[in-house]
Amino acid sequence: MKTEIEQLVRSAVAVLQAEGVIPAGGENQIQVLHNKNPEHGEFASNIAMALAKTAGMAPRKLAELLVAKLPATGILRKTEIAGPGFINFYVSQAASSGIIADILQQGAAFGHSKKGAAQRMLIEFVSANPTGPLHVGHGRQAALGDALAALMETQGYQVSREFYYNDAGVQIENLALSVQARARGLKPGDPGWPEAAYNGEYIQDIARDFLAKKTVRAMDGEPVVANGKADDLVAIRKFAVTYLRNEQDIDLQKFGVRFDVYYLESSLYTEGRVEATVQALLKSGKTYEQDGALWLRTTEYGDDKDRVMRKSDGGYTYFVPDVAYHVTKWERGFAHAVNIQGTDHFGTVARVRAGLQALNIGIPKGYPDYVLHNMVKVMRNGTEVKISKRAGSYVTVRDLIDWVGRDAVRFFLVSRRADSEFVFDVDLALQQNNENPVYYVQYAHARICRVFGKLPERKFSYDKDMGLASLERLTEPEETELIKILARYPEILKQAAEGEEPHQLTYYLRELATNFHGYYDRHKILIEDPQLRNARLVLSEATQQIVRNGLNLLGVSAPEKMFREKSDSDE
RNA sequence: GCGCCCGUAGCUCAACCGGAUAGAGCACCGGCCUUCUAAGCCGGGGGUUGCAGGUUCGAGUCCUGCCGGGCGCGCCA
Repeated sequence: MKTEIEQLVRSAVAVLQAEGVIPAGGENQIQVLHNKNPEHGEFASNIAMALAKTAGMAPRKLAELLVAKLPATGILRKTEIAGPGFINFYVSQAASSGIIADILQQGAAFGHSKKGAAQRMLIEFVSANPTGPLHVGHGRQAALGDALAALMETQGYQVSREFYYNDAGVQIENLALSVQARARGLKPGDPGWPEAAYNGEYIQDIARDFLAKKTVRAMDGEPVVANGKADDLVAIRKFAVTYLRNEQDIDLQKFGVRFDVYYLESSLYTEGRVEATVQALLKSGKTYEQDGALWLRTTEYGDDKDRVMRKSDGGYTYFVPDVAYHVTKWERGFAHAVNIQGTDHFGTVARVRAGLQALNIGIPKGYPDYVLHNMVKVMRNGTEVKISKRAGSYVTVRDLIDWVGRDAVRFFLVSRRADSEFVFDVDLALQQNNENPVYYVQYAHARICRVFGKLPERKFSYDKDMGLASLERLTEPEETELIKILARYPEILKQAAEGEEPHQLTYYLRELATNFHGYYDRHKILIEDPQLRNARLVLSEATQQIVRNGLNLLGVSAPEKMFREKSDSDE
């Protein structure tokens, strides 16, 4: 609806320009926004103020001329000029009713846009190395990435969810050595325990299964049978990696996140992509040798300092496969690429982009896009649960899911802007009341289901057509407000997707739920008057649909029933 | 030290790429169940948007400088 009004303003501006009343230009300043104060109508445009200067006339005067040129339309009840020169738009009843009909008709697809025009985009997230269980930071990435992918899909993009991992580096070697030490009966701190070892308990689990000659398999791979030989480091490595990949798969599955592609770093070497990247960079003329190492002049592309590509010992730094990897994203046809990572990856942003620029193969300057998220602090029983990967005592995704359930974890982890530090309050997530935003929103859905479930008992039937035809009966303030909020859903999707800010959707859902709960409390839906009853049922169904759509995008279930649970204890 | 991000009610956070009177929740105070689930609702107090300047019709939002916090600055990955 907002874009429709924007179109009206646009054409009015065009008319004045064609008539020579105002000079050309300034169309990009056309902007329509929601009003906070309902007295000002639903929407307003500031265009008259923005163009007043170049037009050489007072804003209010210009506003009058613009209003006179607005095309006739059924969606507006009236327009008004107010304040320093705002044009206020009042939406008609018919337009509001149309929204409700659209929601019921389009269902899960309501509010979707085809603007992305099937452009392919890649979102890379989680990308945890198989050296341990997924921690809460990965959980935040999983929740953010999957929600963002779903949001981009609503905008018409064809999204590929990708998981990249290092299956051959130093860290994997440490993992193998750690498991081997455990298999030989050593514990952290014992003489002979490797210095860089992983100390978590899961290492012991892997060693135990390896010695027991168990079989493991990861989702996309062949089964791996352990031979139980503690001296066979190659076998241990393969077993441990597969074991942990399987663990991560299980976590992700529990979390409701699915990836389209798992990309192995090792394949960049075996397919010669790393070497090809080095050659291409050499050819670019932006490299030089110094102190026995090969450097790239990334400073020419905005990096702080030049980066080493090949160390004096002949090995490549991580930087090179990283660039090679992102080249594949581009070459695989992804015009947009988003990486979701922790802020500790900040250092790689400039150098990866610089590396891609140095190749000079047409990759845009800001490619790929990064969403960097801040740390997650976990609070439980009023105290912080410390996160420390090496010590092995960090909170895992599985811990969180076990404690509070998948729905709460997913909703909570996307409920804040990525760049804010997030305090995950386990105690709050466990509450089953209005203090817990997940339950609050879900309850709105369940409540509506409940109303429909009561129909037979009341001997009412739901006449949708009558309801749709009687929407003008919805005149209570709570009803018009609810319709307004529903009408905003498409814009919320657009904003959340384009701004890469899934949290917008959680705030919206909360607002929607709040308004429905208030409405429900003050007005009965199942009343005798058939027209009003059916109109209210139609409104309820539309609300239910939007709540469900929004929750689904976030990977959160929309339960039809919620039972009161007596137990007040856990653990 | 340099670069990026952040600073909004007592607490946790919003604020539609510059809009009209800065909004929610928690906490605090006071109300609402003979009703479609009170797992809910309604009302109230609470702010110099870190500080100081600047840009303009208009600034929490943009610019400059300080103060405070986070992250990054390896021939690590």
